[in-house]
Amino acid sequence: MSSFDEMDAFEGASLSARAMAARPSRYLNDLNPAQREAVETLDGPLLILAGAGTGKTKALMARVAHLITMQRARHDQILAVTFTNKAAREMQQRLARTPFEINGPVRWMGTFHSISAKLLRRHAELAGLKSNFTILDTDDQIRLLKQLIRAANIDDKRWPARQLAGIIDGWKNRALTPSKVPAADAGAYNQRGAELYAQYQARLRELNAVDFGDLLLHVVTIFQAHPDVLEQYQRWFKYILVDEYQDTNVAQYMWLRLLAASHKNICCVGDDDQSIYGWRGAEVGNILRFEKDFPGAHVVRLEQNYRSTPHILAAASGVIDGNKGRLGKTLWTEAQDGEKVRLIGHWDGEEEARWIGEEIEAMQKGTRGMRSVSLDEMAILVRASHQMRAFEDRFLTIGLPYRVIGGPRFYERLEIRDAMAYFRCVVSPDDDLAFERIVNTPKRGLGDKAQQTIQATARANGVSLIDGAALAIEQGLLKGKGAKELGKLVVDLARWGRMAGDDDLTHMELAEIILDESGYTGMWQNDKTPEAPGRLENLKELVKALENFDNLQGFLEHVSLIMDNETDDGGAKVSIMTLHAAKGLEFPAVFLPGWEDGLFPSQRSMDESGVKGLEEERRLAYVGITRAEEICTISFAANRRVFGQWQSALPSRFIDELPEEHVDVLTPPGLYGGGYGAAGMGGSSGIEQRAADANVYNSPGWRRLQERSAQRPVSQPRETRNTVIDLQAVSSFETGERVFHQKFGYGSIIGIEGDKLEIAFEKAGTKKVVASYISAADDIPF
DNA sequence: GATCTGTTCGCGGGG
DNA sequence: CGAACAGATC
Repeated sequence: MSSFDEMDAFEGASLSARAMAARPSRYLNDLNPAQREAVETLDGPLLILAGAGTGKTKALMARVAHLITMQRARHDQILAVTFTNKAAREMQQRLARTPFEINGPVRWMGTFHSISAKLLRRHAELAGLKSNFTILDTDDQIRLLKQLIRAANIDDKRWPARQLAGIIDGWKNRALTPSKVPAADAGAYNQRGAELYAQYQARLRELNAVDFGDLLLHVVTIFQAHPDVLEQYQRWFKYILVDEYQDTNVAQYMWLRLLAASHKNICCVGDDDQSIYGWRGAEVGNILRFEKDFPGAHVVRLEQNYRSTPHILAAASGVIDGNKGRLGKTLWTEAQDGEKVRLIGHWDGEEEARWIGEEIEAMQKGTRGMRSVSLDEMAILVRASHQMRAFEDRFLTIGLPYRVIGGPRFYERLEIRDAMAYFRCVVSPDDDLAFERIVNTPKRGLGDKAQQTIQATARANGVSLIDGAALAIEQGLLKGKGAKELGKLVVDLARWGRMAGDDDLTHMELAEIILDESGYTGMWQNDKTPEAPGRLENLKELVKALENFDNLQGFLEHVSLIMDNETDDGGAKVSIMTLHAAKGLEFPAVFLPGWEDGLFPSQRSMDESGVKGLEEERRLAYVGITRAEEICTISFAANRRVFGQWQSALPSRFIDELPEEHVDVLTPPGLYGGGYGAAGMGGSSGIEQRAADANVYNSPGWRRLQERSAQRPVSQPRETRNTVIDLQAVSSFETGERVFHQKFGYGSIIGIEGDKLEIAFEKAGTKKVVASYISAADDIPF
């Protein structure tokens, strides 16, 4: 195995003198006793139960340093697995900052998926694949399933492809290949789930492609079927570290057990209270079972919290106490005082966003009676990504800089996906899905009929679509302009493929050649729509992004596994993200909006998984609160737009679980029944009692609210208020005026219709936008 | 074969 | 309300 030669080359290398000279004390000194125990217990199975904010990553990094210093393993013999890319990146950065010379990169540090991809490329043939296989994303997966579903004569309206994808993912998470699907699951997807799963796997193999689940599944299957391969890795990875162990699913668990089976030098860090990925197959049981699976396992508890104030910690504990069957940890802190968790109710989601926007500005200015807080130190954590929109809209209006983490991603844009489909066709010619995507983009005069002919020819000859297309032309099945254009495309793809091996050509140049010669760039240049310039801009960015990679293939792999866009102009911004994405992060000030029953806890979660689902939602609440260092603000709205329709909701049941003595209710009692925050809120929520507490009137929040009320009377009906605002917005603009829009840039007004302005933007073309998004050009809100 | 228009359905989270 | 899709129309 040539891949192993590379590894073996390291076998003889000795540790550098510098690494040997490093003294452990440098990184052990500032650890507390529990952390130190976690670091110094090097051999055998170790479970670190690390509560939120207890210095888990710090301990893990010290452990890596210690393993290397004590010469138990070299930097590249340590396998460090995380769950998310963010966690992996964080570790890499922390390790780089560790005051310790590690003598080389910890190469095997990454997510389960990225490490699996690396392993699978080395042994692809054992899974019936070629090493240049494509990693399909969810979109591709659904499209492929849809094709199979239609071929099987199933009505994909009644039995959506998404549903089947979910079922198959579930099986893969449990490490079940098609032949191992249990009889109990036979009824899945109208009795035909297992059958379609088998077809899907066969089709993936034909396409030389894998989906995310396959990355894990294939590796586990290979390890099971080829003990010799497994043994090589067991010997190579002398020590295994696993972060967020509570989130591992069955497949990942098997993956780890196989690798750790011989030496059992496995160290898992986790917190059962932060298990929030049950929906994708994570088994809290894995962490609860650790001591059984690895007899003689050492367990260390990290319980001293260095992150949050006592009030925040107490509030989080109060909520999580509602869960049964916890391993149980008692977080404590030496920190004193601090502000209570703040709670406020709003009339609707827009009001909530407006209030949070104002709060953020106040905190930034330091008018909150404390130091001024930078935008970088604030975050808004939502349950579902669609909640982000209200904040984006509001922040665009008031010109508050924000960044969305894990939101609509660069690599999911149409033009980027198209461009990457071209690259995929060049790198792996069997990738039919990519070919389908680009065969008639730009338009080559190949409609449904022509594409069906290509499909049929390919299938009849058992070849890929590209080869099928070539055959169809040869056999004269296609005629005219379409045939000519298609012939050119096929020849070009092959030619670009050869150029990929050309050393005189960088892959950036190749990418540009592909996009230009295919006519893809030209297509957007000729496009008159206002989006076109932006898309060309994005394509340029794409090519620029290639610089960081050795070749197109490496880039494609990165994209399919990472998919996030880290371009940032460096200015301070408020972060907006989901609660799931926030795990592992911390912020001085955290806002937790949308605490309404049905939204959070999510109705769907409770319907699907009952008490288990509710407990997972509760852990999510716990994760949310414990992200906060100094100020945690929870809010809820009585009314919210769902699918364009107004719906009212009760405050979240989790709000009742917040211990009263650690909460500061900002909603003034006088407003109850006044139509401001009362509608739809149950009297049993406990809010009223708390609000009636006399000290509420003296709280900073209450005073602030009074001040605000003076500026804008809260008793005024909402409709009136809105009308006033809209009129102000409209009346302040005139035709011909030069204005600015956060997204579209500068432009001038060419028409006014009610609250909508028609504006000719200098860069983005003519658009109709709502007046509230616009500011006068000389009044840019920054 | 491309483009336009109307209809439907959905928004839980990530690799 | 918006995206995705299907069918109708050019």
